[in-house]
Amino acid sequence: MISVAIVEDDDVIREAVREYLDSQDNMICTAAKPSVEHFLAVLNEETLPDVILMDIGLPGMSGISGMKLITAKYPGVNIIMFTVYIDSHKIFESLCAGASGYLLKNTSFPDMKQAIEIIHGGGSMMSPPIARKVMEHFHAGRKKRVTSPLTDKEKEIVQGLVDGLSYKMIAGSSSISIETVRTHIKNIYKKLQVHCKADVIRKSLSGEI
Amino acid sequence: MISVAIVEDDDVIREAVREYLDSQDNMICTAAKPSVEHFLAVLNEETLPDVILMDIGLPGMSGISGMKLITAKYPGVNIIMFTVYIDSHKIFESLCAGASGYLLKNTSFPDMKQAIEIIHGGGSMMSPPIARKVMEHFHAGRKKRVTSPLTDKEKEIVQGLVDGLSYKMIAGSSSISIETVRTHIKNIYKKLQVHCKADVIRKSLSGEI
DNA sequence: GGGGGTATCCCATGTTTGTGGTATATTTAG
DNA sequence: CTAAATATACCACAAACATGGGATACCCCC
Repeated sequence: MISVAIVEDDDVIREAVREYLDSQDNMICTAAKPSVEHFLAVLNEETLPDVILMDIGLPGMSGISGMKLITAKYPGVNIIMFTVYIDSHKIFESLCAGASGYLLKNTSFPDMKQAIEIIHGGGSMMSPPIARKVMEHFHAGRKKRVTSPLTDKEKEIVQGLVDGLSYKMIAGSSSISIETVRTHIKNIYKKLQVHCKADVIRKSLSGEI
Repeated sequence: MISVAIVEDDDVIREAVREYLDSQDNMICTAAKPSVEHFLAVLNEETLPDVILMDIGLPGMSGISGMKLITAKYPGVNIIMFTVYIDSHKIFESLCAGASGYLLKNTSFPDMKQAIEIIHGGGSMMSPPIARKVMEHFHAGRKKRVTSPLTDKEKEIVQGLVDGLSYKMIAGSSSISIETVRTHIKNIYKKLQVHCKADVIRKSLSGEI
């Protein structure tokens, strides 16, 4: 019997997963909490499950921070990150912080069950797109730079952001209006699927752009 | 229709895999050779398959060397290493040389078929024990920086900034008030002699902190 | 015991950023 | 040629940020 805990803020998903796992004859869901804080409140040596399914995008403490706390206290526990993010940074931060698996939320219930069984058996499981990212991390040698979706002007703006310039300073150094800078940045955010400067800087410095 | 090539010296395994794949209605086995040399002799733009199943322990040129030759000439091809080795060095050498997947020879035919489909679809697939090795590789990569002038709490805040979190989110994930976050950030700026988030993120990612 | 550093919290003010619009000229691709 | 993409520019509003204060409490060291 494999004991499993779920930390997921979406009530519908959490309860659906809980019901599915509980209906399996080799699994039991010992906890289903909407946040890391709620989960930590009931976690101790007695209640420690074999496997923890942890969302990343949680209210309050993030799933990654939560995992760091949990693995620091219980190094042997198996944690599966369970999320919508395919962002390289989040993946590698999770892996470095001790995750044993990384499943996307579009994973089917049977696949999820299989992942739990595999990880409980000492293996590891990643959704294929995640595995691909991990692979590509090793392929560092031959990268195609043609993958950038940004135009030259947009790349120029990004460089300004990376250099720590404000919109006003970018406008000055490119001799365009600050409003134009704002428009470019809106388009950049749309293309990169981000919502703040920090993400652009991180992606740029990590070679994702 | 996915075209697949097999490079495997064991006649029994090679022919069994070839027959199985050919019997699938969405796959065709375009080549089944006992060595890299035999395979290279028939490989060109015309015969290039979508996916190559490559053994590592081959007579003559090893599968890893063969893969390096093939990926150098055809960067887009998907190669799955197919072997008995769980040796870390062989795994990472394969991944670094451009493998898109890594299957153990005890993999069932249906799982192999699924792996080929996943990899052809842009994902990636590793047998669970391999994935575990890869995970552990990241777990080992936790390092500390001794030169940092920042306190642990301040580094925690910096990490939040790098992750693209707002002050509010950092406050939430660290369970402190947003005002405390602001105070910490004021102190961080003073210590690092900077005046905006962007500079902190850049310094952090470039290893200056 | 006092001083320095850390961690916590609050207020106020002005600036910057994020996001939703709209709009025009130019270039590029189909 | 028409449609799409690009580069330019503006408005408005809410949220987030940067910076200046001040305050309490803890701990360590001299």
